[in-house]
Amino acid sequence: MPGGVMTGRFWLLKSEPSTYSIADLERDGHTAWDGVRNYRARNLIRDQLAVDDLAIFYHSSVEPPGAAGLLRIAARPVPDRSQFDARSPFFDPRATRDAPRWWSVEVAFVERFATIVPLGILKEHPELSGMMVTQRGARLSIQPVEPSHFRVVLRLARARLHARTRRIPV
DNA sequence: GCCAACGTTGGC
DNA sequence: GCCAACGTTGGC
Repeated sequence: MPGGVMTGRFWLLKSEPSTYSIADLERDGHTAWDGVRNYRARNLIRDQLAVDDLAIFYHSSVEPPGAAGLLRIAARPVPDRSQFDARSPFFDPRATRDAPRWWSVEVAFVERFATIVPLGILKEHPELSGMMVTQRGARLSIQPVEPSHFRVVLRLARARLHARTRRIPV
């Protein structure tokens, strides 16, 4: 990692860049990761994500899909406010303040990769054959990432940067 | 836009 | 508690 040792656990958070991209997070600095309406992902937010954990910001439903940058978990999880907002597309009439169903977490910008590391590239690497995002049908929007997989993705992000830089005529 | 793989809902 | 029907995700 830039300027430090990697500690804590690693994650991958998916977002459609047409909704919210790594460029948006770079501009905003931090944002509430809300609107998650899947129980497994909810459980990870509520029970597993820890402050200062690092995550790959993954762009989905775009060409190409892939790893776009890094973010950091910035705070403890809180009930997702959008579940109580009748005008929100994420409104959930079954949720109450006493028994919230959905949780969100504040995340902070860490890094925007110089170039996206496309899913197709991730799938080419044997070291990533066990990574959840490279599996067929892996729809979970918040995924745990093995430290070794995390490092390989970082290495690929740097390698792509260098490959590009080398092509620039002097 | 297609459609396979997933998730959720709701009748029974 | 099963499972068919429906809805969604997301790569292609």
